[in-house]
Amino acid sequence: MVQKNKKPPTAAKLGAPVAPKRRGRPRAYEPDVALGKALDLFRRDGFAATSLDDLSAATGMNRPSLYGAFGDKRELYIKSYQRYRDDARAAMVDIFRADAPLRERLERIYRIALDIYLSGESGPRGCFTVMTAASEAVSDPDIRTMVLAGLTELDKAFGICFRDARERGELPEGADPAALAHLASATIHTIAIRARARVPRNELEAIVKGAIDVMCKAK
Amino acid sequence: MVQKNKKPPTAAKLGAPVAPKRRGRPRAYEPDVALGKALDLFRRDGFAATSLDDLSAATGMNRPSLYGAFGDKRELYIKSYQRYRDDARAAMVDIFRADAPLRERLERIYRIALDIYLSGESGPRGCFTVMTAASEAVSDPDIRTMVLAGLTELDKAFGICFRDARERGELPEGADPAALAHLASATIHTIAIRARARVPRNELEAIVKGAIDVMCKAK
DNA sequence: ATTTTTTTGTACCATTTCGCATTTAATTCC
DNA sequence: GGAATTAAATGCGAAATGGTACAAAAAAAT
Repeated sequence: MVQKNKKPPTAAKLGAPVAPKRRGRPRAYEPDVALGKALDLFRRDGFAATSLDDLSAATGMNRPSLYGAFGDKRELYIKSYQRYRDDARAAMVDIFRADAPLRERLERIYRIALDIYLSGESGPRGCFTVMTAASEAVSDPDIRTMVLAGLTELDKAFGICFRDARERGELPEGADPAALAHLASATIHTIAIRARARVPRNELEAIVKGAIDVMCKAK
Repeated sequence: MVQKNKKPPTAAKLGAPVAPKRRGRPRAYEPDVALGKALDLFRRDGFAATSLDDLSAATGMNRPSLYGAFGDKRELYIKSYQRYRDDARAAMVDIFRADAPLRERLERIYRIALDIYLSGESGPRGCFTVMTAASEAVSDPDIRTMVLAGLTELDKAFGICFRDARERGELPEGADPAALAHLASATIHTIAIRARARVPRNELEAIVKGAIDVMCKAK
């Protein structure tokens, strides 16, 4: 594989997204939006059911361009999954870090999660990790590693929330932050699955509310 | 489609599995075990990644026989899923009906679930519903119906457990059986996903234990 | 023994799939 | 303007895929 992204050393001054004056024919696509389209497809249909033709059509890139830009199908899948995780993390990290009461933090996290899982014109899209990556995880060690990282990252983020809350007295002394974090993650997982089965948003919200009530009163 | 299973009226006396003296060439396979093999494949690889050749090899039936016995690939997938649900239900129904303390019932249910999810020689197999059926559910209404039925069935079974427990005083009056049932289902879902990522059994058991602790003390 | 019925086994077909080789187009550097 | 560089576009090819037609085989019925 040839080194591609050697950015011209002159342009390294300001982080401005100024045109780097590349040398050959300009690309007819924007890698970021193309990757987004690929992500949508993989998320809806999974790895095996998404063909390169589908990806080509959705991104507007023909197959060789796809190949040149992202590598083979598996690499594209992995990059898509990476992108998904980055987006999801970006959407949640502020809330996890926010200095707000436990209940409010949970409510906001789940609202974001529902937004992610329920969006999509051709039906709710669910969660990439739960829907397709976990399936590939049995046979593909790299994907498995990413899935595991995602799962523990979520557990940890929730764990910090509950630990904070206990320290502030929002939870009883005997509360077990790790166990509650696992339950919070489990609630994420269950709504991802149910969303995929087209359970309507209000029902999912009811499930979330019930879960929050239990978790916030936990002794 | 031609009516196939008209059993000879004479043999209808005893439910004995006596040879029904069918007319033509005898089958070289047993439909039940063949369906079991197909189920294993679909569960491991999903719908799209499982080819008819794979199914043919695993069942020992050649493709035309497969087709004749179970219909096309989608029908075989649905029959496999049906079989999975029947097996899972059979494995749990006694425990759900048992007249035992809440904690014990939960422990037994989760032990069975872990057995189901973690078995399999080529890695843990996870849950058919969570791993592959939920993915197909967006685009296939029949599968979606089955998935929804499975989800609500589990919710209801857990719901009865918690209602019983509250009536017996094992739970505080204020406990919300429906919310707890959703959490119990969520715990099933989260261990199914984690199992697929090869989280070892003892970690899954720890997660289950923490969840049970919270659910059994819920106020 | 012959016919009938049911299943197996072989072979085939049209399509799709992934990947790549080659040519053509657009742009910068000299 | 011409060489160099980068990407797009076309299209090929080998393999795999879902499905089926058709003949051979094995059993019961006559």
